[in-house]
Amino acid sequence: MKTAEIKRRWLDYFEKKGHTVVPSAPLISQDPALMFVVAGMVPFIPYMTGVLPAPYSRATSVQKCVRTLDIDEVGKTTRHGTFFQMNGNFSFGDYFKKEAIGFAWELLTGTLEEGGLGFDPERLWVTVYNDDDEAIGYWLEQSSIPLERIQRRGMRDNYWSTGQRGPAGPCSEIYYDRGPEYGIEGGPEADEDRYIEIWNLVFMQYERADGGTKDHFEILGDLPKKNIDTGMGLERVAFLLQGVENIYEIDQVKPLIDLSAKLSGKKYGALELDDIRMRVIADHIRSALMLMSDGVSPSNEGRGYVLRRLLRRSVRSLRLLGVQKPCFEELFTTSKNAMVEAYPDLEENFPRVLRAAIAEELGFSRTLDTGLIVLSEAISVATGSLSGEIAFLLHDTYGFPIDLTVEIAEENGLSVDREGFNNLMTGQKDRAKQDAKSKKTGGAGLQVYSEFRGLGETQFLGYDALKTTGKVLGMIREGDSVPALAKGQLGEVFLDRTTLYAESGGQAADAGWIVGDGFELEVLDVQKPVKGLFSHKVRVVSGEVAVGSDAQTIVDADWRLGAAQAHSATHVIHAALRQVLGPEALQSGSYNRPGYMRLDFSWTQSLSDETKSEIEEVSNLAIRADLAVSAQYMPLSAAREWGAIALFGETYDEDVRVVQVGGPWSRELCGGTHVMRSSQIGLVSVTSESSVGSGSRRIEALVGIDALRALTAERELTRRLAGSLKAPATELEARIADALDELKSAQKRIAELESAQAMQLVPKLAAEAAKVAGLNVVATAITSEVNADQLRELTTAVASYFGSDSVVILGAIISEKPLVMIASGPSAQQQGVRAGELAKIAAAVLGGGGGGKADFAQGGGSDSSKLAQAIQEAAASIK
RNA sequence: GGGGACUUAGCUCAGUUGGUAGAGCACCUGCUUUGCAAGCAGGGGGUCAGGGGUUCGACCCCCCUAGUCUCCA
Repeated sequence: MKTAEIKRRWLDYFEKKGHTVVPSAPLISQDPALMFVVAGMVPFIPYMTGVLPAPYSRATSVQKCVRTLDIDEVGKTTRHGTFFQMNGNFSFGDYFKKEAIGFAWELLTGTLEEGGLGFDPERLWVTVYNDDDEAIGYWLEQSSIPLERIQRRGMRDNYWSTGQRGPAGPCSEIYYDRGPEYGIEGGPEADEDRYIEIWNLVFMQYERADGGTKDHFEILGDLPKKNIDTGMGLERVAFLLQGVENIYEIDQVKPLIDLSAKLSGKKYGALELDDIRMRVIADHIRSALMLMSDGVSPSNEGRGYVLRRLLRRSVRSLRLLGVQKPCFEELFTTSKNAMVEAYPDLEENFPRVLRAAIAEELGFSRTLDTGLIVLSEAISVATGSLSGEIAFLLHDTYGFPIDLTVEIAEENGLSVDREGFNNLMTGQKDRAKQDAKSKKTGGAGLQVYSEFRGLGETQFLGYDALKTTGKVLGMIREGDSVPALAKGQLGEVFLDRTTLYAESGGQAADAGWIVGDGFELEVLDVQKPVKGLFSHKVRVVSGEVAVGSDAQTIVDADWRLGAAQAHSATHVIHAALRQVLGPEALQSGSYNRPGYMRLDFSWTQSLSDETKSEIEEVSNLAIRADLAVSAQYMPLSAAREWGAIALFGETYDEDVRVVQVGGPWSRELCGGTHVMRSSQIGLVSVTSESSVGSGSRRIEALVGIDALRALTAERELTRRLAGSLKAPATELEARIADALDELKSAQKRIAELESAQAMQLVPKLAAEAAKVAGLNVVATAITSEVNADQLRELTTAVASYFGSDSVVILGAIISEKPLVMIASGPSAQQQGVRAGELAKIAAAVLGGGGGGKADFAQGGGSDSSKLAQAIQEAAASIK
């Protein structure tokens, strides 16, 4: 049975049982503590913990997941994948243990004609938590599983929790027996390779406390509402139903193994080590494809780094298989074709994904090339083995994988100190962990908001009005709920309705006031700590505000105009970027406040000055065209059909707000405040374009009056320059170039003249030579104006005047400091006269230091009055 | 978020205990020669990423900043 068919049967079955079918959320997790969706229930967590009310009482999904914790097991076992799909059915305070068990049994063992999965009931086993006799009772009552095939297991295996205070409960797992050829008898307790876990039913009914360990923690009491959370690994079920040996051989993955075999010329199934490599490639390429399609791009931190590691491990495995040529294009195309039936979106995103994948493959092959140079250098000097330090340096600094180092070292008859490498590696990990620990800030503060969340969503009226009157529903001061705030105090205020925009979608919070009978509050910030709940951070300017008061929210109109201009400008720049660069230039983050905006977008190269100007031009033409800006609500699916840009990593409600500038020219999902027509933006001026890591660029611009002021400042600068150069602004460039040319040739001419002048001294100085030990020794201080270069030239010139048997010691005072240059000819050096030593003697007298080589040296100090003495002493040492 | 490395002529890169910044290619001029990376001679081209410090003196040592690469979280 094809994987897509299993998915379809799953969703059909639970839909028939009254569940709402929820589409898979993107792999990028909403929870900042999680990088990716790592389990099928992650998108439902807010409903399970009660932070948000569940919009349905029963739901089912097939959720994409990425988990890289066991990345080293990939390819080696039957069931570890970095990407997997989790089938789940969920109950929020609706059905519980009995029905969950009944559903699971019916779907698993139902015949194909009935819409079931057709598992042989004789081969299924079940585990339950130690004392969960209730679950055992339901199993015996609703299934044909005999008591002998039900095993009791402890907290570690059969008790679920998040690891901190929150919901918890026992679970019951269903296993499939692959038969005696896969391991020993005795059920899951004995052998988890023979008995494969396919479905986990979690009965969430208790609240647990913080602390404790995985197999021991305190239970605080019952949850107000019991929930069901189950997860069935789609890949595991697929491999069992397709009669293959592991999750890498299912229809969605196997084509990649076949392609790896073809590319490397190796046969799958011939050699275990090669098989593992092919499975690694298959697994990693598929994960990378899914991640990139959901908007992750390779980088050196966070999610992007996990992705990069997957891509690089694929290249590494390919190289180890003996594949040298680039082949991501083929691999990704193959993977996409195998997955597109289940995920039609893949097709649309594929050009962008492929582009990024190929760029990464190219980049990594460059990295490997430089690593190879360092490695071959190290190999050429190594004897017997390569040190752990070298292996670590290659890995850490040059990104050269350790396996490749080992492989290549072995080819050259060298071993590698793996232990030393691992020690350095754990050292690095410890450092990073230490740092993470010291920086960690608890996210426990959210608890206090749930009290206000129960009062319903804050109504936002700020799109149409700047003022409205509402009621104060609650307040927080220093983390605790309070009945009132007094003059001078800081706190958070919750209202039933507001016109003040809360920071979101990149737009900064509004500035404004909240006033009522006898009080005035200044709004410092507005946030939405919990979806739909506006928290106004305020300072009480006068009076006292109490819960229950009527209050008017007032937005600073000037601020709001600036904010609207900046946010609309962001949309305009985004559309201009895509018009100029192409649709791959997709926004990955933004920030805007009155007068300023910045936008991060996916792009690999820096933008040329011409491109920047073009983007600016297109943006300002759009402003000049006085395009209509509109916002309207529509179902998410309709917005998608319209081609509205939804940002990765954002969740949207079923009804979304689409903001357009000039109709289809710019169409984005957005909750921000905007101007009415593009001309109200006034002006945008791009101030910078920079990198925020590889694959991502940032463009910044000033907006409205701030843009004008910046341009005015530049005009003033030009005007002042023109004034001081006494040239019209249009001729500044040529004038400066001319002046620089002139300056340069004049300086050169001066240098030539000075040096010629200095050279005239050569015969005079030569005449002063004294014979010491058969050598021509010139030792004197120059009184005429020279610089260090000229003194040096002069010294060598006098030395070459005499040839081999000369010693020349010349000194001068240059920028108020004494400097001595010494040249010693070849025969003088043979007699033991070394320029470097003479320089040290002279410099010691001058109160400084000196040195050089045997043929030429220099020295200096700070005491100019001793220059003559220094030269004398140096000369006197010649014998 | 925490480490490591790199940044030198238009390009690719040397520069070792701190003492006159170099090579190859490219460019310009001349000669020679007329095709396959032509040869010979000569020449131009550098704020050694930016800023600060140590030193008589810094491409080199120390600190800060920026960009690029890379590992770990």
